[in-house]
Amino acid sequence: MQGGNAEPAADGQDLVQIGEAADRVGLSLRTVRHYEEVGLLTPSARSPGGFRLYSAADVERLATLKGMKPLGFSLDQIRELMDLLDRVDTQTGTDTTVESGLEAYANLAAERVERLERHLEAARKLGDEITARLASARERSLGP
Amino acid sequence: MQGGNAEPAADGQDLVQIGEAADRVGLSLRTVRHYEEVGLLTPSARSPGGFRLYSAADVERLATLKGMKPLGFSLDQIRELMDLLDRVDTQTGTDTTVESGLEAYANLAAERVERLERHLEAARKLGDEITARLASARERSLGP
DNA sequence: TTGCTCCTCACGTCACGTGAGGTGGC
DNA sequence: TTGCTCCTCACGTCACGTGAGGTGGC
Repeated sequence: MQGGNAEPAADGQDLVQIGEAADRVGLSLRTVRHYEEVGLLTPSARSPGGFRLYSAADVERLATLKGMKPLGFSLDQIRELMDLLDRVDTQTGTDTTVESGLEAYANLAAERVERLERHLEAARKLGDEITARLASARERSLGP
Repeated sequence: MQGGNAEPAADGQDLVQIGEAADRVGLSLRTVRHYEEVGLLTPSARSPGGFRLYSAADVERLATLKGMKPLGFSLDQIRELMDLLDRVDTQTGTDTTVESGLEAYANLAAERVERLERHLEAARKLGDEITARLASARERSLGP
């Protein structure tokens, strides 16, 4: 059987191999490894044989990373944004650098949302036009 | 003066250089040249010195190409789609190959529209979350 | 002659995809 | 031993970006 992917460790942490992790969030193995290459997410552990082992928190972070892709940020930007979010949550007092950084990203996100809205409208029109041109060709071939 | 970019030719065609063409549709020079490299649009003419010259129809086609980008098709797909659209309009009688091809692209476009809708929603949520996390950090630093 | 636009290579970049060749561990 | 999952290179791909070095044409 191969259902034993999850490794209930002595400390109660459930660790999964890369395949399980990638499956759960819907990313390719290559993408998950690439995220590690560029410093977005290093798995919490490795097996004695060198297999990457992901904790539940790791998997959750992967899902967050995947969720950020629609914004169209570069991986560098995503790394910086995740970093700012981590820091703003554990912040004691006021960190102006973090806060103004986050504000900048909030504005960027708003711009991306507007761009997505325009793209969506453009895509709808194009879909409609394809259908329309197809329909009018069919009408023509049927005669008036 | 440099306003003499447009070249009113003897046959009444207005031809513009690549800079004008790119400016009007909002593409980079490199992109316009790249579209030529991959066979999406070859300019109608060249000046004696080798400068690319675009007709009004060329510029219009460039605009159409740009408008297709939000759909997320590959340039190969865009080329095929443009080809099918050209053929369906000049079609005499019924061309099943063209029509079923266009139907396939209409379906693909519909899928892309749905994906864009999901992306838009995800992007909105993320924008909101950034703002929320920032706001709650600011509240915390002000005290209860 | 100056200044701007354009030309053709050709290498770089970003986010991965895709094998090649090999090993882990049930 | 078989079978599946995983490993590390490392080159390929797509849609351009970005110089380098040179020329056109007002």
